[in-house]
Amino acid sequence: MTSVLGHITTAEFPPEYKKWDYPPPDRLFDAPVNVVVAADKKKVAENIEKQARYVNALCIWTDCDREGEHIGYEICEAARKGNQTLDIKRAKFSNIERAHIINASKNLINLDHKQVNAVASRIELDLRIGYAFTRFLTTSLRTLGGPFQSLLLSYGSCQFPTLGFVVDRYFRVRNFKPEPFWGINVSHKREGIDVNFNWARHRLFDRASVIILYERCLLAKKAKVTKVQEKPTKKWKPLPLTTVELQKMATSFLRMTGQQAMETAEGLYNKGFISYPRTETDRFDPGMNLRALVQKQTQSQAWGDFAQNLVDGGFQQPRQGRNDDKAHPPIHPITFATPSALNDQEKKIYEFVTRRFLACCSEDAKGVATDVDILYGEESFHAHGVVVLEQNYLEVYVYEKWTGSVQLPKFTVGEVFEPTEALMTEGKTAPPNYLTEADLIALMDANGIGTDATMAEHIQKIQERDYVRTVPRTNRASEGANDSEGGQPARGGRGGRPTRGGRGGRGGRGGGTTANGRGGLMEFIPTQLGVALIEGFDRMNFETSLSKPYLRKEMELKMKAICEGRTTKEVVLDESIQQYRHVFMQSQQKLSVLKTHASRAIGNQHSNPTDHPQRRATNPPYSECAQEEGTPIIEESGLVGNTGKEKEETIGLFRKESMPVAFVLANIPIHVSLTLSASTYDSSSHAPRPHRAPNVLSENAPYSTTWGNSYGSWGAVVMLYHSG
DNA sequence: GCAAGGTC
Repeated sequence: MTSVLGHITTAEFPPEYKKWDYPPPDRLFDAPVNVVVAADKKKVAENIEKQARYVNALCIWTDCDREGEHIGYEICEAARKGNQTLDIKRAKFSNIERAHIINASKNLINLDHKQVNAVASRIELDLRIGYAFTRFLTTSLRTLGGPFQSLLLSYGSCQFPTLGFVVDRYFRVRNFKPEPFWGINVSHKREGIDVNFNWARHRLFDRASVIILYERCLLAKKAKVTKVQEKPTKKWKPLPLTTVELQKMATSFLRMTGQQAMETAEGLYNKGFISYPRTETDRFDPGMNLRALVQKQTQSQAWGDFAQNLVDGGFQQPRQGRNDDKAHPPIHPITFATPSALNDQEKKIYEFVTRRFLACCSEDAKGVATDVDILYGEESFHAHGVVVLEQNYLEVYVYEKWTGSVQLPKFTVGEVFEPTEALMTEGKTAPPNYLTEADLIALMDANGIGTDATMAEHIQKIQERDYVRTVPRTNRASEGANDSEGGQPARGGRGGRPTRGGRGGRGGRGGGTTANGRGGLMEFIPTQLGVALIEGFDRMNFETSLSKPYLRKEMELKMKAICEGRTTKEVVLDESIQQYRHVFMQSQQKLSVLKTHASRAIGNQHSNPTDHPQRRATNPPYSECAQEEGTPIIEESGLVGNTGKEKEETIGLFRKESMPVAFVLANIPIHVSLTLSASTYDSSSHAPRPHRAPNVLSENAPYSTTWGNSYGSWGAVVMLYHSG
């Protein structure tokens, strides 16, 4: 038994392609690519080769994912060098429970060459495209002089879309035009409790209409209770922990960067305290003995009692997420770590991993929700209250709170009362926030940019290249780009409609996990250089955008097609190289466009980009909806989700009754039928919460329409509102 | 000096 450490080989160009200026970068699209043992893996390869001489069979136990399959192939090749007649098999396993391993040993299979070929294609494409565009960018902009003389301008299939996300959000914030709206807020004091009734119409963008409706309310004087409903409700415990989720939580709550979180987690893994930290799996194998792991935590000062309670009968099997990478279990504590054995960062990550794990093994929080509807004149209003009865998992999972726990006083159906107060309120729509690292990771995840192990690296990379910077989140209210709900009543837990822009942090939604008000939260802002690169590329290449996640997604789909035997490595390489070469030629021809944008960045390289109000008038950003004609009806649009991953995001909030039928986001039309219902997405439970918006249009309205986006995957919840 | 992926 011996081992490797990741890939053994690496792909590289022959030495005659070493220089940056000659042969010209476009030659890298058809230059030979040599696969050689990586410089730091020579000993690993030699070891395999040598060991192979003494045996007649080899069994490969690498991760059972695509990359693991390729590494398995690399091992094969190294071993065959030493022993051509070796009988090579592969074990298929997804955890290291005794029975599972024994079963895998008894059922050895062959390497899957389709998966190997899929990865080989990725490796070759990344190499060719990355080198070609990096050299092209760096050398051709060098002639601009100034800082460009010494800048390294890299292009990568992951780093550029990552930069694209940051730039996109930046302009969505900058170009946001606040719009005033008006509403009616009814409140009533009873049993010492101030009850807020939210207007069923939420808000209208026409002041005169609101005045009329408001006056009708006042004229009616009395409100009538039309519905009172009390029902049990719960807040779901979190899903088992994945790498992406770990990074999102660490960057939001532990004041760490994704990179730091991963390094720390890896340290804990190497010391044997936590399981492997790079996993996409959010479901535990039913065969795993989780109780034993809980038992180990009973000795903790901080959460030992909670763990003991689970051991004493409170234990519940964790929820089963939808993702399984078939290579690793969700991240969980392996053994108890005394706090004194850990440094500060390790303590934070270990505590988080453990609390998350214990939360997964406990029960959902439980409460009672009360809904009261009233009719005031002809207008409907709604009050919602929640009383938390059992905290359960929330006792140990301190990163979440179930707020919005407002107790409503007693109301009876049919009763009539005169509201204490009815006010007409005014506010204006607010821009989204700049991206946080958690938002960025969520976007990368949803769009398939990078892997669990590399996302943080890509984010680091675009900072190293000075394409983006991070700045502490400030309250932008003072800029006047504010805000806000104006006099709108505070929303209860349920009404969490994302009225405030794509609001990546999900702050304020679903109650409780808000990042608001905490110091130290960093936001990503592009530098002038970053903006120039994205702008330049977007303007040079019309049909294929390098700044959007589309191309990476396409590569992902092609890899999948190879794995499923629908195409071959040769076909994919051929197609893709041709496609990229075309984009490359186009970029060469339109170099002047890029140069114009880049030269703007010279001089004030280190200040924030200034306004580019006309940006992409003809080429809307990846996640933004553009109306074909007429005035924009999109008030705000949020992130793009991915139905396959149980991610529903609101991508548009409409406020006109008549909608144009076609929206164009990019080049792939996707046919969807819009259901006219709304839902809020509860980020903590990952559960879509169906929610009929009060004055949503008829559910059967014929709004089947054509949407396009740049990914090929998406999941949208569209909300439609009357404008009155 | 360049990519992205694996790993320590």
